Amino acid sequence: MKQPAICPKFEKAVSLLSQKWTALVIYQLLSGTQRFSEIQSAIGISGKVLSDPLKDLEEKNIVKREVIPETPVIIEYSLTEKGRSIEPVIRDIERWSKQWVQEESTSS
Amino acid sequence: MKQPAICPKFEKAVSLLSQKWTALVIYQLLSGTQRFSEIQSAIGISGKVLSDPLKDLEEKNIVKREVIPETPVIIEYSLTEKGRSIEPVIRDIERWSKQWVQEESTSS
DNA sequence: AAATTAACTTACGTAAAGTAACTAGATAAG
DNA sequence: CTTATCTAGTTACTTTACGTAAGTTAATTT
Repeated sequence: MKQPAICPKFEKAVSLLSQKWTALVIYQLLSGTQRFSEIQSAIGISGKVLSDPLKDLEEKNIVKREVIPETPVIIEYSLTEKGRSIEPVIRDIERWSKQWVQEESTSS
Repeated sequence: MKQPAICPKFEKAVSLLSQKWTALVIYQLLSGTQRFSEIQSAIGISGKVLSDPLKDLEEKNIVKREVIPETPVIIEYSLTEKGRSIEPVIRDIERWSKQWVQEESTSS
């Protein structure tokens, strides 16, 4: 029950970005190589919630994972060329959000 | 357990686009005013799956809903100014997908 | 032997997305 | 008058995604 009139490549890209934390992880890595725990505390999510999209992004060759045999072991994540090429998308979202999204008073 | 170091406006924008069909609906409406059933068959989704994001987009003032009292009643959806301002984001995703996403052979 | 640290997993619960069938209100056909 | 048709949804239900908190692994220091 699905005969897409919409370009399947575009659909795939959209479905990537529609994973909850994916865009935020890429955004975070745009400012350079970071460790698991750094990304985690920057975004403010739990281990699993970060490791799921990271695995997916690694598999899609958007993020590179490097093991550094320190003590204890350190893992560094960075964007690949494919990953860095998403930057315009992220920057446009950023620009749009600044112009059109209003901050909500979530004071409780 | 969440102290975001990331701009909340940006987070909101990302969370909008991370709703499954939202980007596709906006993309579709970029080519002009369309009826419910037109969007539906273009994207290839069921009534509910379309009406959920449409309601959300209407509420966020990104999409405008107009009732036309024909027989039977026709509903036309179009982008507001805020909605059209998302175009650069969508176009960048489109561009990126053409360059980096590979078509999958889903032949069964 | 116990504790520490980083990077994950596991087990479990909640929320979002998906499906197919049904409804509403209007008209037209039999 | 009753049944059918059409558009734009809704309902009830199932499946997949997301989230939390606690636990695991491997190396090292106390």
